[in-house]
Amino acid sequence: MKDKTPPAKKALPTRPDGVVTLEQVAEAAGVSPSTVSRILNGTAAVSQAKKDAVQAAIQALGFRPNPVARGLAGGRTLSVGVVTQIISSPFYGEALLGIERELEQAGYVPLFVSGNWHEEDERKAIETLLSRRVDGIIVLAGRLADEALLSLTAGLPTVVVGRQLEGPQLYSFSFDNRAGARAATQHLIDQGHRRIAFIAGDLIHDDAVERQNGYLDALAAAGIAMDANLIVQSDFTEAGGMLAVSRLLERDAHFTALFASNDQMAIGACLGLHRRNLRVPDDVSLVGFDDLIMARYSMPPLTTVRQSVYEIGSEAATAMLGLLRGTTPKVELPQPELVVRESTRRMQR
Amino acid sequence: MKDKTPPAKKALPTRPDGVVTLEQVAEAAGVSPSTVSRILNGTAAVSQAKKDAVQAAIQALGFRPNPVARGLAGGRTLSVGVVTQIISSPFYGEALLGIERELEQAGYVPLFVSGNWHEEDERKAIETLLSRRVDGIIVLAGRLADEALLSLTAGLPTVVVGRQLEGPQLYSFSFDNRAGARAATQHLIDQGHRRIAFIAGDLIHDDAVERQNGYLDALAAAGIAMDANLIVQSDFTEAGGMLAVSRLLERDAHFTALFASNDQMAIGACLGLHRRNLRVPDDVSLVGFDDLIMARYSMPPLTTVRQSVYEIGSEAATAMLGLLRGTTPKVELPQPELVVRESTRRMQR
DNA sequence: TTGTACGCGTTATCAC
DNA sequence: GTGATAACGCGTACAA
Repeated sequence: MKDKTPPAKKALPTRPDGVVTLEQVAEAAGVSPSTVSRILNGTAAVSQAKKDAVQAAIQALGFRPNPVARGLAGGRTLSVGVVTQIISSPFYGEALLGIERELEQAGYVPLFVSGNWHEEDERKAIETLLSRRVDGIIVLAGRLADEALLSLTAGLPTVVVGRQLEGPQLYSFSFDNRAGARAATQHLIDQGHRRIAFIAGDLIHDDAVERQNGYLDALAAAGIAMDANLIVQSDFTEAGGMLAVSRLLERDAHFTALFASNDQMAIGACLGLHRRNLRVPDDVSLVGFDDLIMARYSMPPLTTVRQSVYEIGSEAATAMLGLLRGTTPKVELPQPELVVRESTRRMQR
Repeated sequence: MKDKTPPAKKALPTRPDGVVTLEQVAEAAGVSPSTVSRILNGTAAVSQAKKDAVQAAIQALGFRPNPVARGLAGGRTLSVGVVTQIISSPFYGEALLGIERELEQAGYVPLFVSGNWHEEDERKAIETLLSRRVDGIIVLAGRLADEALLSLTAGLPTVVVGRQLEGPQLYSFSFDNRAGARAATQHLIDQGHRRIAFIAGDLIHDDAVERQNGYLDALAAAGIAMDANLIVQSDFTEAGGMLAVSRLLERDAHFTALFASNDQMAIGACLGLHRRNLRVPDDVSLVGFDDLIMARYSMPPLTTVRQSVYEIGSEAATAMLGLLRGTTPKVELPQPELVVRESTRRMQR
């Protein structure tokens, strides 16, 4: 026997901070906490009468389950981690919006962490997510080696975008970058261009490689010899695009058209050309990739390959929700589509 | 007496998923869990010998404290909520990056939720954060009424950016939008412009109002009568800026210069002008506000008012860390600075 | 179908 | 200084 007064029937006083617990709901509804939990999670069948009583109590008390406690109890945290590279990038921004909107509808919250295009940062980011007990992880591109990624996320539902990977509880999908790049290059060829320069992205990424392959495909199909002097590698940023143009021009590589692997580099390239008194599209036709909002509002409006980044995000989230439900996701991304605007024109003799 | 075999000394087997708990660390170091906790949090003095032993065990086992459990135990979750409006906006993106970087150094993780410029969404966003037991909330602008915000976040450390608010555990700061707008307008006046149109942002926001005030200030100081026909209200987006130009032109409002309340609207306006065969800066001088990356790479490069959005984010995070530590934050934002590029020029004839 | 009892990993409150 | 012990709020075997 203890000497202190043992609380015979804990009173469950309303907490000062207004937080309502499941236990209070149970008491108000005249059922046990487990019954409330079962109703909440649909874990087991419950009589309609109690269901109603509990629902009423939940409404009346304004109860909201505590995700932290759920997480600890071994259940889910209703949060999914999202490994992005740079959260401030216009590209990722749109994807994150798609992810957020989609997850929200299912009651999940995204946890965004940045990999900064850096392998070690990315590993730490994922470890952070793991320690936060996320229910799943969405990885957008990234630099982490396949094996490292697989072993880190082993057992956890994972969606990888922009890379082909196989694994249990793992779903990956990509946009058809190669076809898109082919279409972009083909468009320039159709306009009569033969000297078509190319700004590649960071070739560590499949995306960048595939876009370069698409460019080469189109050249080959048109019987145009590839000229290494016309290809320059960069880093997917505006500054990088501008720099790439400088390098191209310093090589005295003559070209009448330029295909940049993404819109940001295209925008940078446009400024770079302007600095050398080269006009778009009068002197150089320019094509980008992604169709970010900035492409629509650049001067001149940029011809580019449309890939709905927002949709990629929402599809990734949908796939994740599928994995979480135990169903096998199947993402059907729309085919790449060339959007012709005002940065390209027929070659003037 | 129970009939089942009572585990006399729970064996603490290594868990299959490789997760190491504080309890295991304690056992390995030959101390009690409480002691480990104390060392981790610096809650109380511990002998150097045990400190060393525990540190060694932590290293050896690769222990990482579980933030979820910490959160439940009434401690902190080491997460701070961030209420943004649209996560995909280039403006917010840069701020979020600043917040993320700063928080990360202190071991905190940001939880981003979007308010979508919608009062009800914003309220729900904050409630989501509360239920996630965040240690504090950073609010970037937003539409929620002051009182609603105050009562929702009562007691929780809160940092509000872009609004002046008073409250316990509450810190707010703003950029000097008025001075910035004044400088922008003054620049146009200095260039000889007299008919200066203005695109306002959504006047629900202090930011937008203050920028308009700065515009009016400068006009008044120069003895230029304000012409309501030259002012049009919009929504801070590219599309809105483009639309605003149409409205301005339909009014037959003649102007030689245009000041848009933010860079995004300026970029949209630029395209709108282009569509009407008006050249920047030859026919119309254009000034934006924010100095986003897009301003540097627009065509022509945009004259704008520099406010380091990244810095605003990191300062907000620093202020939050201060509140969390119990110190009173004091944010000193740099003064607004006009960045003259190529979208403005002296008025011709 | 429903309730009891315990555990999740940590911190806080006591005693020693 | 240090170690038991009791929460924290919920999920879930297990028993009824």
